[in-house]
Amino acid sequence: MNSNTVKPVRGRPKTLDRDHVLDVAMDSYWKDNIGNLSLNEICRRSGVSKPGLYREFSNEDGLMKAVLIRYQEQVLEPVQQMLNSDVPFKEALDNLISFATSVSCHDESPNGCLFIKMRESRVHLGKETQAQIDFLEKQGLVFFKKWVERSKTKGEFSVDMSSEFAATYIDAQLSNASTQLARGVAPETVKKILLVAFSVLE
Amino acid sequence: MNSNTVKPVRGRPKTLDRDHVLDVAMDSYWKDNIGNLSLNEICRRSGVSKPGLYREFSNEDGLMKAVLIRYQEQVLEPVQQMLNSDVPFKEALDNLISFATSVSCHDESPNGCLFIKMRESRVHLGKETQAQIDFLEKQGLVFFKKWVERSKTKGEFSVDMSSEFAATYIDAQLSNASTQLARGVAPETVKKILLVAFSVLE
DNA sequence: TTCATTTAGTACCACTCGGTATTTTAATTT
DNA sequence: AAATTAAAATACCGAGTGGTACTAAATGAA
Repeated sequence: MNSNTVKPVRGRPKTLDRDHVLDVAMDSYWKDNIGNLSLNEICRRSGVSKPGLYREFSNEDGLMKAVLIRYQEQVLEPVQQMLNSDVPFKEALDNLISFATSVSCHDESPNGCLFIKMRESRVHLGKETQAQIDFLEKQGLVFFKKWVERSKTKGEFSVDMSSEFAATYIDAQLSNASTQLARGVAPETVKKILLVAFSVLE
Repeated sequence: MNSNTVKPVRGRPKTLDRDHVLDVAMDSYWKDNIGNLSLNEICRRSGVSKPGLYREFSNEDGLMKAVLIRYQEQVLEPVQQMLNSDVPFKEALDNLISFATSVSCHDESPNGCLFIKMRESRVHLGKETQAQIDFLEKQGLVFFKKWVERSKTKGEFSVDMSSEFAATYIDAQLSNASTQLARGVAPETVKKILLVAFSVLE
């Protein structure tokens, strides 16, 4: 999946590595708070000139949207696939907890889910990014809902609760976990909280 | 509690209204995201010159700390007093939910708890403010813990859960509620989530 | 009146921000 | 070789940031 679509046309050959810039930007937005990270800093970290970055992503909004799409593909999609598989409900729930509380190893800085972080600062982001956030949110809720519905038919989810609300509740608790991790709360603590919060679903 | 401590000494009489500035600043930090609100804007909104503000609060850090202290006195303290009273556990829990999900009426902009908002952006704030946040956090957890302990001796809290962890769990769920409200989630939804999350405590 | 004291506010500082006009450079086509 | 095309980067733009010299003004004390 090389994003430098094969197009050896005419002029000066392109040296800007789109994937590399996206990697750096994703990592940066992830670790630092989105609102406190400038384009200048991303240029500095990725070794790209500012006009180069603007040529590739139009503006800050475009970069953020691209980062968000990349995050969806690389991080969120595997989880959604897991939910789509035929793993028993309780096991899938455990997987979800493991995923949510697994700190991305490298570095000491705080973490959590980039999507949720961006969703929290939604108001201050560009329109394209906002639209992408809204899309991902809706999509995520649909995944959760379908998962719960399937689990109900399989008899693995028997609590008296609408699938719609169950999805909202799961989303809320995962968001909470992300926020706490970002704040620096110990992953084991977050895990225990999630376990208790999800115990109402069994 | 007039903060203009009676000191009619010598020089030019002070016209700066500390309480008014704090009111404006608290409101501003509360509604807008803290990180996106400048000192200049606060000066503009409160009708105070910048040097005037610096004379009163030293710097941005000092202002934020002062705002946080004011927020504790005006908003948090009443809740803590309620927890210290002899209200039955379940009733106190309901009060807590009502408090957490009551949007502060005026205006359409997002809300939530200012303390929790500041705690989430803790890393990017000044040292004084950070210290105040840490103090309030610790204090809050102690309140929750004592409340649970008292409820245990009264036989109103019988779940097998350490008071320490219960306090952490309650704090986490309230934080979650605040974050969701700030994001724009409907208060009724947030309330329902809190009800479910707290149902494990009964 | 004169002087010390304290506050008020204008006008500035260096710096960073998102974004761009402009020119240079490296390739292909004619 | 010359013309064309596209990407490179320097150097800039106006606006906004946190913070501060500095001067004017208002009071009580001498």
